[in-house]
Amino acid sequence: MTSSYATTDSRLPAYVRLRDTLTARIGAGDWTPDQPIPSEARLAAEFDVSVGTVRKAVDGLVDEGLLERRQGSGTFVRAPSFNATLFRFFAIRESDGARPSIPSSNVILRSIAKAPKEAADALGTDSTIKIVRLRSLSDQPVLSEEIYIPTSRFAGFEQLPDAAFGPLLYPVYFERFGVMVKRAVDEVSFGQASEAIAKQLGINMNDPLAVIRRTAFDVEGKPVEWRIASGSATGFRYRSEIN
Amino acid sequence: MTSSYATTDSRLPAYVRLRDTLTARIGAGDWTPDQPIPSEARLAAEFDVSVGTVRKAVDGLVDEGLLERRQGSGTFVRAPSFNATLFRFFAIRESDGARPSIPSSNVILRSIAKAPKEAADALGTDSTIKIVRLRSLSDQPVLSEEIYIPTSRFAGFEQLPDAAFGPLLYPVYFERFGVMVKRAVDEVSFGQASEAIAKQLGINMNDPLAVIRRTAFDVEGKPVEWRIASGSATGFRYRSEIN
DNA sequence: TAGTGGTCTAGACCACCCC
DNA sequence: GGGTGGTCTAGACCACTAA
Repeated sequence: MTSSYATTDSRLPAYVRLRDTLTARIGAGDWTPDQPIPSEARLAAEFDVSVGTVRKAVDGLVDEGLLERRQGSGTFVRAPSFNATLFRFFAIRESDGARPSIPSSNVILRSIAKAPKEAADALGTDSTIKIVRLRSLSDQPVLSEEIYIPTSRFAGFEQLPDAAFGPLLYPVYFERFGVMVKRAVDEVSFGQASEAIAKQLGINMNDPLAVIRRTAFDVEGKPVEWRIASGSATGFRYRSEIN
Repeated sequence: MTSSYATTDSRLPAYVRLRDTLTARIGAGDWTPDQPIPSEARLAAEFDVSVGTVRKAVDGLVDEGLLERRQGSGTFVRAPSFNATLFRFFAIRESDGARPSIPSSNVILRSIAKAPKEAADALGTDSTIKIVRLRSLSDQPVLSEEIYIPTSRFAGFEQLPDAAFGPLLYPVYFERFGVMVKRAVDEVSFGQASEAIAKQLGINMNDPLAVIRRTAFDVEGKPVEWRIASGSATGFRYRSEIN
């Protein structure tokens, strides 16, 4: 086969169609992050467009963060890059010297469970696997998380050995289930600690809480995860740049 | 004169030098938002580069939000666009029907004042004008603001007639002082209401507070304003997208 | 209809990386 | 030295806007 333009056929500009086709290939896992994708000249030949048009398509994907150019070496898929840790909402407030503060994760529960309404609305299904985690910085509990992922995309997740989990979940999604998280929407609000959460975080009941609700999406824009995370409002600090 | 390349001369790529030159002209107010800037062909001739190079320079400024293309009409400076209202941190939580909730501003104080350390550090000077505002949504006080702007850029600001102020400050900066805010950094944290702020916002002392600290920058990246704003944490809600 | 940006081409040469 | 992306050119034709 030569091109096999994906779903997106119409009379869109060539660079848009090419961009969509490349997105589909990345999403399908045709290319891995350690090997360069075909060179611009090769892609131009394959899709019968000029190199300039390939550049414009690739430029778009680089802006989106899906691809990465390395002069002299080639263009690569950017796999885990995704620096969206919820820790970014909590300042490192070590009183004494600059310790690196190692993040760690403690998976408390994994089981098949019906998603609560909010999660089901976001995911489009209530057939999910529920994960409860406690996340710490330098052995201090910082975040309590409740996570829901659809069974349709993550069959068998609840049976994975504990050893399969590092501090990050998204690499597991990618390596074990081929699900690449590309985009996430976080919604921050303010609340009070329930007894259970207070206990987990080592604070008092009714203490102020920062609550973050996240919906994560894959390359095709389909929701693949919903979570709600709580941390002490005292440690909350978030920077937002507006242009 | 023909080119008058601004500060940025070296052996940088042509499109970067051109972009910097255009940025300087925009910052200097050479072009106004209601008139198109010179056409791509004209700029190419003036700076002795190809149209493709002009396009790449303009592309960058469009991405930055400084310029706006209108096919068939031309390319325009994007003046006030800047949708960075602090209200975006506070959800409209009207109990009854969808009222439009009109934002309003109440300037309580304007005077020459020595900036507190935090503001002085951000602005690089403690010679400032202090502004205190109370901002409301549908007549409900939502935000209490304390603002510092350097006297060097805003001489005479404290003597402006009250009538000069609408609900927004940045248009005043631009129209009266030629200062265009291009970028701002907001830092959100949680705190407790002092007696004064509680009174302003109609809440109780020690009630939870969302505190936003902002530093705003002009087109050249120089800091032009520092402010601290407080609102009830109960109404706080913020959406953040990560890619 | 004239002028603008939007797309696209087919080259050129340079800077960089790796073998 | 051969291949890659990075910059740049000088055109072409199209889509849109406004006089």
